[in-house]
Amino acid sequence: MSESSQVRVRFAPSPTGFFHIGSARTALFNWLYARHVGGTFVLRIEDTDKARNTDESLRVLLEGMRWLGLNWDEGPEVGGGAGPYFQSQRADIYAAYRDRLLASGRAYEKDGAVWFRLEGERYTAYDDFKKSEVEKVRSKPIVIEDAVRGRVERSEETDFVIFRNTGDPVFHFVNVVDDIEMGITHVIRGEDHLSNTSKHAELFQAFGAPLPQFAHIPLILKQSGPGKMSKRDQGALIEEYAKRHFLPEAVRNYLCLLGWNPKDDREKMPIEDIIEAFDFKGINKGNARFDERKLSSLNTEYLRELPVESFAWLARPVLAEAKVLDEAADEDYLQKVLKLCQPKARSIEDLPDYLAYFFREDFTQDPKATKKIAGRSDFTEVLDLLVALLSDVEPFEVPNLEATLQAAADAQGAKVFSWFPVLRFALSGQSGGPDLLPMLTVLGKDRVLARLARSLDAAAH
RNA sequence: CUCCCGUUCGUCUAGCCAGGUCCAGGACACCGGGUUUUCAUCCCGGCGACAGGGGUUCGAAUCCCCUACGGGAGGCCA
Repeated sequence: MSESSQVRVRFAPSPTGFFHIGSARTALFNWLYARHVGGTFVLRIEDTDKARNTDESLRVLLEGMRWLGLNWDEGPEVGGGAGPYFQSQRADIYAAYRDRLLASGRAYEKDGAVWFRLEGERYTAYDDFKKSEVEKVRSKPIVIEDAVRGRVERSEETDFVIFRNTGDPVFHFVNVVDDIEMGITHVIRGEDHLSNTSKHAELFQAFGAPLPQFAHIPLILKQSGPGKMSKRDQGALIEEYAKRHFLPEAVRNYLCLLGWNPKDDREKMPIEDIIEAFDFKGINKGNARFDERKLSSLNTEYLRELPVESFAWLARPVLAEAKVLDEAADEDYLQKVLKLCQPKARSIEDLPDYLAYFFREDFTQDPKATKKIAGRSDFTEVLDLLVALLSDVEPFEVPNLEATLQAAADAQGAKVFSWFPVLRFALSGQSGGPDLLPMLTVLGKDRVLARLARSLDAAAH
């Protein structure tokens, strides 16, 4: 058997119809830790809010998890010995736990709801937040040894509801009951739950259950402006990155680096290496601001090193969808274009714009390039020259092209590089792009000469 | 209002626990130079931070205290 441990962690999302980037990272950190120690990663669905569309919401969630490669050992669709893994199916478990508290006097009914009873001296005081007199309790402080933050001490000071008057249990209660029932040993979650932990610890203690190891990870803040990222923020949802054809490995790698790092300056890392290096010591305390530019940069790196076949496999449907490719597109030609463009491409999402001119004659001309290049006084002169030179190149291959152009330039004491922008612009409408000479051979002699002629024609009018 | 957590370049961060090797290192972005016959490639360089104040110490980014700022929580939401 391979190494395994008794460690059990869980990711317990509430299906909302979105897979938020912060949730995704919480899932990721749990998964990483489980894989690092050879433990068990449980996926538990907190679907207690019946109002939400659970089928569709669950699908979004599971798809997002799979897209990021976060496989779970127990949970929906895979089962496990601690199920059911949907809170909506665990009502009798919650009722049994509630009754235990009722029986032991640690819970009582009031206003149709069930309240947890804190232990300690009671007094009433005006609460400036609730704007009313409140019964408070001098309870024994709860001390948590958080794996990320160290010792954190806090006390609950008011009894709290564990079952609503509707008969439904509340989050804090089901969360703790499920963690006990499912044998969760490590609770890795966002720092927004740190203050709730005293409440959870009270419940664990009331049930005579040992506290799990807590690890509160920093939050992800908006790219700009105050506060944590919310669903409404640009770039806050995992499904956006899938739709925009980011590579999941890149997104996952970037997420790993938000709040964790291996301390040795490695950034782009295979997931196996991250799993190996991942531990609580590497997790930061401070919140992190999401930066799409850095994500993009990582994504580009991953893109560049993809086998050309994979790159093509990813690119093809995107180009088809953008109508860059028509049904008559030649497969062999497409492969050549993609092979040429992959080393320079920044993203799959921008690929249609980047290489449309390979497939369409009605390509657009970049305004800046037009001004800079087509506005040159020698523009038509150079075009004339290029038509004359390139017409005679046979075969139309890089060495010949290079030799012909260089010879002509030498003969008239000109610089070859001064012609290149003109040539590229006439062929693509751009000032930049893939390597020019190979680009000529991919486009082919006929297409090249035709575009030069057309450009010349346009310049004459 | 109360409590909890945090604070190193614009951003992600290393260094802090075990004070000196840090006039603070890396990455993204930005700027400049070079290479490349072109380029959104590649290489080199630059810009740029220890929140502020006290203290401890021969010496503090590192330890202690205070302040400021940021974040979170305080629901019969999760």
